[in-house]
Amino acid sequence: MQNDGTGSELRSTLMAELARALELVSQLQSHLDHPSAAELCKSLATEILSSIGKSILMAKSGDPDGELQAGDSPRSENSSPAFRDPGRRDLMKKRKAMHKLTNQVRLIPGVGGVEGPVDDGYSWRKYGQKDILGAKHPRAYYRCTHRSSQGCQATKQVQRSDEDPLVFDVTYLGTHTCLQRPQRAPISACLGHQSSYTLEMEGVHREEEARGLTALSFGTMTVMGDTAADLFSSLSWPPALWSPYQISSIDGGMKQQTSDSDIAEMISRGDSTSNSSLVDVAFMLQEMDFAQNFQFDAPGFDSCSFFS
DNA sequence: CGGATTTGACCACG
DNA sequence: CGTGGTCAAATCCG
Repeated sequence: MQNDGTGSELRSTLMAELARALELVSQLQSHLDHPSAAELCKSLATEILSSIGKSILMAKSGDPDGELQAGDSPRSENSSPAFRDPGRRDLMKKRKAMHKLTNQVRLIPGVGGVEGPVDDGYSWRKYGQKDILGAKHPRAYYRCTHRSSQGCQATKQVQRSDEDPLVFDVTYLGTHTCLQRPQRAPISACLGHQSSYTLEMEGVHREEEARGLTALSFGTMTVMGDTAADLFSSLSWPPALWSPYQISSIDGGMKQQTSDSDIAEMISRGDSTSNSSLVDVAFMLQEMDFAQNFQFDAPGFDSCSFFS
């Protein structure tokens, strides 16, 4: 499958990926308050690396998938019920290689009432529910609402904790490739935006001409390479924006065995010195210089428009 | 009536 | 063969 020439798909995908990176940064920031969250933050940093690396790949190759193998599904028609959907197996295989991000979300009662599962700003459609062995509550399966219309493969699983009814395990698989309308309250997106903005403001010792994403990412990277803990801890986290949810911890199950991890691994050789890897990413971003002709119309980017 | 949810069956995988 | 993930018909809901 080639690009459609317009590059709009690439663009939206790229913006979605970058929005995800911002979201991950905000999560990372929230976890830096916790004293024993070093490993979690490390995992988050790895995920952010991968996300940005994927974005770079997309921007360079012009491929919305980051990397596309020569493996088109052969559309063979088979009437056997087992092969009702020829692309299903490939899809699951692909899904297996997707990004996986597991959060533990605590629901704080009081504000906004106890609305069902976590509202993360995206629109999901439930497509299944399964009783899990050893778990008291069933696991719910959601997929992006725009799956059929835009082919968005994002998926999430929500499972209530065994004992504490206010704790949910939310596992995200894949990234949104759809152009989601910025829902009324994209809390997380807005928040991630603000946090990034704050970071960029804090790290002004870089070139402070804030021209688009490059400067933004640069600020983030610079901060990360420095004394991140001190800097993050000094930031006041607006708890009002997080109500009624608050991420309490993140299970470090984020392992991407996809091709985009090549970049991440290439960059982060010797992960004990993750700082240098971040610097490398910043360097790559500097070379990219793709901020000039970008408009931020991706989900989460215009709701808190500080680029306008 | 159209879209979302429910729910049992189906399927891949270990 | 058990378990987890998905499908899809039935059902619900605005």
